[in-house]
This record gives sequence, C-alpha cells and structure tokens, in this order.
Amino acid sequence: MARTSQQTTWQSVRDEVLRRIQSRDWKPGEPIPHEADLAREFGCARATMNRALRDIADSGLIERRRRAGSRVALHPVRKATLDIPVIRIEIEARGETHAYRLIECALEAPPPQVAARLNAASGQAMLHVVGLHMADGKPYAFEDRWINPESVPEALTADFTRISPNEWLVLNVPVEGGDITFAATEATAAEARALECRPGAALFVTKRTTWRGEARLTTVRQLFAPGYGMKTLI
Amino acid sequence: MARTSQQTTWQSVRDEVLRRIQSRDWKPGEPIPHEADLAREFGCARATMNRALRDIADSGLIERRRRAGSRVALHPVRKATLDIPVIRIEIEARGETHAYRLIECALEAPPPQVAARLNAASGQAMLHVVGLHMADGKPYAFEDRWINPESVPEALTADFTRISPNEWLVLNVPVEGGDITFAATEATAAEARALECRPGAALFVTKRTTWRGEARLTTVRQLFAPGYGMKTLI
DNA sequence: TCCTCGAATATGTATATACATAAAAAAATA
DNA sequence: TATTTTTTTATGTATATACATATTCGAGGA
Repeated sequence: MARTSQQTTWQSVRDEVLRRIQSRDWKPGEPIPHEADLAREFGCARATMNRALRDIADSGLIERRRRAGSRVALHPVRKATLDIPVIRIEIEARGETHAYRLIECALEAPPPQVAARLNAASGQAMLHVVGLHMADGKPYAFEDRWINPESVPEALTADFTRISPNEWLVLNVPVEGGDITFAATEATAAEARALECRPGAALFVTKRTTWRGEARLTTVRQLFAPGYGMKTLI
Repeated sequence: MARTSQQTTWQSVRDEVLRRIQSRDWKPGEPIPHEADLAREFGCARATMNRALRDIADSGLIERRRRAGSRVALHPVRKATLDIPVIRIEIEARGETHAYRLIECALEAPPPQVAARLNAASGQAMLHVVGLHMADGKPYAFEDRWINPESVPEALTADFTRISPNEWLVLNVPVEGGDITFAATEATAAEARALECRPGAALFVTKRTTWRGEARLTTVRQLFAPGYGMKTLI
C-alpha cells in the first residue's frame, strides 16, 4: 500500500546503509543483516531494499552472494566512472573551437605491436591515419590511428580531411567493446613538432582498441599536449 | 504470471535493444518506443523493460527524460569504470611483494596549492607524509601526501613506518567522496632518485583529494615508475 | 575421513498494480 | 501576442507476491 505522505525511497535506505558502513556500525569484512530483515527494519518492501543494496554493491562497498548474504567489503575498491567523450565535444564543451588537421592517411603494413592489437598477420596492410586535434588553433592532441580495413571497409573511402576519424568512426561503426590504457610517455621529435612542445616533454597518452564480436576494428594512440589532465569524481 | 518455461529476463531485453541501436535500426538522436510499448512487444512487464533501459542509460547509450521519452544518444559518451585499488592490493594481485618505505613524516605548512585543495589557510600546519611503494623490492610508486589534522586528528599518532598512510586511511577514515586527476609529469631530481629513473623521465601521476561532508581529509600525489599503465575496459 | 547429495536459505528477478514527478503540450488568461 | 495555468504523459519508484538459482550446510553413505 503506497502512502502519499511518507514513502521510503531506495535512496534514503541506501544513504542510511552507507552511513552505517561509514560510521563503522558495520565493519569491513563483517556481514550485514539480510535483505528481508533490513526491509522489515526500514519498513519498506524487499524490492526496495534490494535496489538500495544492489546500488551499494555496484559501487564496490559491499559484496553480495546468494545464500551467503552481504558483507562490507574488506578492501573497498574505489570505482571511478570516467567519461571518454569524442575530442571535438570535449573541446567544444570548454567553449573552444575544434579543428582537425590530417597529417597522414595511407594503407600500409603496421608495426608488429599494432598488428597484434588488431589480431592480424603482421604483413597485412592497415589504414594508417595520423592527425592533430586543435583547440582554438593550439595543438590539443596528436592522434595515431590504425583501422582494420577487413572489419571497416567503408573507412577506405572516407574523407578524413573533412571529418576526424575519431568522429567518423563514432557515427559509422557500431562498437561493442574495447580496452583503454592510460600512461605517460616522452614526446619524440616528430610528436614534439606537432604538439609544439619540447622533445622529451612528458605527455599524457591514451591507447584504445575497440572491437565488435571477434573483429578488431581500430586501435588508436592519443598524445595530449603538456598540461592536459583527465579529471573525474569518485 | 510467472511461467516456469520461458521467462523474459531484463538482460535479454537489454541485449535486443542494444542490438537495435548497434544495427542502426534506431539511429543516434532518434527517439525509441516507449517503455510500455516495448514491454508489450517483448511480452514482459514494464518493470522489466525499465530495468533494461535504465541499464542502457547508465552506460550512456540512450538518454531518458520524464515525459519526453528515451532517445539514442547522439554522442555516446563512452563510460569506463576504473577500479582504484589500494596500492598494496594492486601489487599483491600481480603476485609480487609489497613494501612501503617512509621517507618523511612531519607537521609543516603546505604550499599554497595544497592548502587550497584542503580548503585551509596557507599558514596552517598539515601532516606531510612522503614514502615509496615497492613491488618485489623495485620502486613502484612515489607517494606525497598531506593529511588535514583538523579532519583526521588520529593521523597524528599513527605509525606510518608500519603501515602505509594509504592503507591506514582506508581502514580508519570513512570517506564520502573525492576527485582524481590523471596526468603526466617529468621526474624531478629527488623523484628520479627515489624511483631509480632518469631525471626528466615521463611519469604517470594521479592526484586525489578526498572529503567527508565539508571536511577535506587528505590530498595525495602518486608518481608511478616508468612503464606503468592504467588499464580498463569499456 | 571423505565424498555425495539433498535441504535450506539469501539473493536475484519477473509481474501486476498503484502512485509520484518532471516536463511537454495544450488551454486559458492578460 | 505573451504569459500563466492546467492537463497530459512517459518515466521513476514502491509494493506484494511468486518463483529462480547459487551456495552453504548438514545428513547419510562409502
């Protein structure tokens, strides 16, 4: 029976559970009461309690297992969700103007590392697209991309002088999954020239490979100009 | 009425919706049918449909608004969830041995930048803890931390030679939220000495500040040895 | 003692129903 | 026409109920 006046929301229940964990009423590693008991205590339906606990479990603070119950995580792995936007959107969101300058676009044999990431024989030719993202005319990110023409044949006819491959792919190629690595690297001479920084400067770099099913679609390495930081909340 | 034989699970419904988005049956920017209609089509309850669509919305592929309905996101912001484990756990998960070497632990006035991050007057003394995480005896991460003694008075009596501040804080101080920044930086002479790398080497760096309510608890800068990469799936 | 197997149980999920709420659209008003 | 108010509607959520399923636990057998 839903009462108009005072509903128990799953958020309020979640917050109270979080409070008990934070205040160490329920200590790390210890089990917490069962859904059903908690539901009774909070005066809500078990479904509501379930929603609250599931949300907390998603955040990594409790661990739940069937039949075994729920317990406060011993090593609460902090989970940060970071948004990986299309670079143009990222730049325009800061009120700056985006431009993409194509540096190279050719069909060629990739280095072994790249071939491996694309699950291809090392002799097989791939579409190599190199370019520079600019924000308000200043170098923003250097992008070195390899596209697998077996998985994305349309890419061979795309005009990357008009649209960045980044964006073309988002619009034209459905992606199922991928992996990303964040790291730091020193600018090579060519990279330094493009990004207008000193050779050897420390650059933030992201490497991404995306796939659909078994097919490797593309792998890209983006080098950001010095000063770039990726920010997120936990 | 629950049928034993063939239940419609929210996962199966979600997968079919995902398929329609990937196959461009439903195009970016376009609205998709209403929950109720879809539920009828898939032969499931609206609650089930809701669960499926909510899950997709969480992943950033569709946008939902009350009364306005759901539409395929125009710029699907890829969301990557990255786990930020305690360093010791991270190292031990790779089968290596973790050790922490305390380099400095003193109460002193922080630089203005740090004071600002901790919402404190720049003259106010903070606990400064500097140390090095080692994996199998090799330098892994250099950690420069400031702890606000007003928010975390117990830290003044903690023995950071026996336990890393990282871990001590996880065990003893409930955290509500925080922000993280990932970037690249060049090793200073002192940092290079600690990490046994060349001065000026490009290092991956994370900066974190955590809080509870209004209280700023701690801010930390972790420099990882060359070669470190943070990996995640999307 | 060790193993197998069935009972018990906490979480996971599907469903019908009812109401809440934001926001768009329509109607009423100035 | 411009502005305010009301209505409409799609999503958001609470609830009771029923069943599904992974594990644990204990009993019984080898």
